[in-house]
Amino acid sequence: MHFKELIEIIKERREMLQVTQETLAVLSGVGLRTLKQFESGKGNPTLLTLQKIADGLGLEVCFKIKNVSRKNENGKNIIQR
Amino acid sequence: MHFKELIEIIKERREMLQVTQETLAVLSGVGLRTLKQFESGKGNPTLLTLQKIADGLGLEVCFKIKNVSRKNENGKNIIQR
DNA sequence: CTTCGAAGTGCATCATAGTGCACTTTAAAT
DNA sequence: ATTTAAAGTGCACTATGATGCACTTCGAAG
Repeated sequence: MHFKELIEIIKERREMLQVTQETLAVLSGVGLRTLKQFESGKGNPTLLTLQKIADGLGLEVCFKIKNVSRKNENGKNIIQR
Repeated sequence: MHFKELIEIIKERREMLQVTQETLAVLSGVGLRTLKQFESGKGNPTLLTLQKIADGLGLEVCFKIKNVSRKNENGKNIIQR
């Protein structure tokens, strides 16, 4: 999951919950400036900050096994694990 | 997922793949010192760093919807979403 | 066009993440 | 006990994340 996708998820989630950045900032204990920077794609938050933000939205940071896929002769993915 | 759990996953994954910190450091493009600090629970890596490390292990950072569960009278979880 | 709330940005400060280097500690093998 | 590889740590420096404040931009409602 790339940086932008992660940001998108946070933004969408926040908007889905109809929460403003300001509210989320308070709610998650992260500075408003920090949140703004992150959502506008300018930041590189620390794990702690990311966790606080996620937490405030009922999300949690986790790892997923990467999909190491290649295409076969038919252009279809060969799922590997 | 808490800090320690995330660290555990990284460590386990690395050991499962029989890779040393040194190798992973090179492989992921993160400084050895940084990796050491993280794995020994002393760091607070930036998202970028975390992604590099995860990447080197075939993992990716993602979000999961938190399980906001309570116990019912029988001690069983009430799954909510 | 004006108003107003929410989001984005420039600036400055403080704290700390990232890093290399050298040294220590740990644990396993001989 | 010695050796050796891998992991952990103290120190120092640079880069940058976190934050507040004030100002700008954007978009929707009037």
